[in-house]
Amino acid sequence: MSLLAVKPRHETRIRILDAAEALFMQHGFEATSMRLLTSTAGVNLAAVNYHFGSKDALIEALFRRRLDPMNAERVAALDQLEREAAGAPLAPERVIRAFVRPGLRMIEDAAGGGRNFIRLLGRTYTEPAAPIRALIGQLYAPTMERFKQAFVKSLPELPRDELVWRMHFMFGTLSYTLAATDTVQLIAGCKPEDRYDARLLEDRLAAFLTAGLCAPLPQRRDVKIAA
Amino acid sequence: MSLLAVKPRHETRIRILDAAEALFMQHGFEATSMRLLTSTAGVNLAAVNYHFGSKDALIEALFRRRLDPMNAERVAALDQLEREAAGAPLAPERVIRAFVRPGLRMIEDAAGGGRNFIRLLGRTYTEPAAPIRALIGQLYAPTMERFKQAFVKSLPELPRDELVWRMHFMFGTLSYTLAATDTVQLIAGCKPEDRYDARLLEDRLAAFLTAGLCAPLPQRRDVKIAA
DNA sequence: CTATCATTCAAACGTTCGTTTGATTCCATC
DNA sequence: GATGGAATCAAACGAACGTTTGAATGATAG
Repeated sequence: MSLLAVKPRHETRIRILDAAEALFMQHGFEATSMRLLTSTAGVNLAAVNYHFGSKDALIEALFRRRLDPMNAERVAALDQLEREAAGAPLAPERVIRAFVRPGLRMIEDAAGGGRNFIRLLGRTYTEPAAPIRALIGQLYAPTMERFKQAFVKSLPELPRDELVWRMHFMFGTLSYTLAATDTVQLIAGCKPEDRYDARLLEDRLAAFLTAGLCAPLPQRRDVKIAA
Repeated sequence: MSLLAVKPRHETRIRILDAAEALFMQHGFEATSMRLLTSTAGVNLAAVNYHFGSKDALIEALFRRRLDPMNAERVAALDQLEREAAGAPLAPERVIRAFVRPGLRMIEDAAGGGRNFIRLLGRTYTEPAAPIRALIGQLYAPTMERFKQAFVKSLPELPRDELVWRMHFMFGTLSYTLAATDTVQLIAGCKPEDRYDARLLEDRLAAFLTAGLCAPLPQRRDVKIAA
């Protein structure tokens, strides 16, 4: 049968991708050697080059595997919201949740590699390597444009450049929250068990981000903090 | 003279630190080789190991050089605010600005390495390498505790764990904003010239963060985004 | 059974890494 | 001018890197 013939053909690929997610998350791209990666995945050293071509191509495949469905989910949620609203403006918080939720939901997927990936992704926005950032940007661009339009509709009175900055801030907050797994402890000893309860976290993020997005326009610089 | 004798002794150290800031920012720690680093600094290959001991020790020295004064500035601004207030509660925005301003001001220091450092720092909060994160956490801990106390006084009605999370979000927003130099363009074509006008940026950040910090407590999860 | 093709494997490729070495240069002090 | 310790230098160290190679393996189709 051709099914059985195809399946083991992709088995090795998946083992590599899963191991790469975990190791890249833990050590970063450069610090993860092919030898550690392939031995962790239980495959031959040459397997990565055979199946993906190079280490860089593996990284690209890794992001595409998770990012495309996640952004599709975001856009689908937004489409659904707008369909239900039937032309009426959406509350900003609902748009925010449509963007935040697919990312946070992946964190609950501890068994699958979703949790690993989402933390890796959060790290990658500030990745020094230019080609990786470019890839991420390219994969995100359409989704960003879509949500920007949605926010413009939800907050027609907000100046466009202010919206862009606030989206930037929101994106940053989410990225950092997903990536900085242990920095919460820096600020205070909080119970680690609810640290990544996605529902609680979504509520907290949504409250914070909605308030920030809808904040009054910034005052021009006359706030003194010290003499 | 002993002054002239000491000065050239540290000249090479400074050249190395400055070059390291620029290169680590551009390529990351691992991707910056000692050979590129020393040749950029115009010093001998062995100079780093001679003056700092190792590449890791250089990284630590690099962070200490900038981070200690910056956090001291933050705490000093906060002290000054509280002194002026004489016991009266501080407006949250002023506390936020006391924390944000020293970081943003460094961005205006394009001639010195401040701009390089601050972007490097933003990246480092999500650095995979554990010892580097540990170092940063250690250097930040006292400042964080200090500002936490200040926020508790400013917002006595905000539950403690909620405050911790919101500080986490705020810290993330700032870090990401400082680090992600080119991601703003991802969201929209904004004029690059005002992208890092520190005053404009502080006003925007202060408005966003203050609203987020003072947001109403999160609703418990009954917000529907899609069917 | 044989031919075929994708896949796996051990081994080695050349390169680059961070670090070390031992001689050399520099300069304040005696 | 001679001395001594700090600083610099060219050169080499062993180790680890990503990648390539060519033979061995396994299942499929004729």
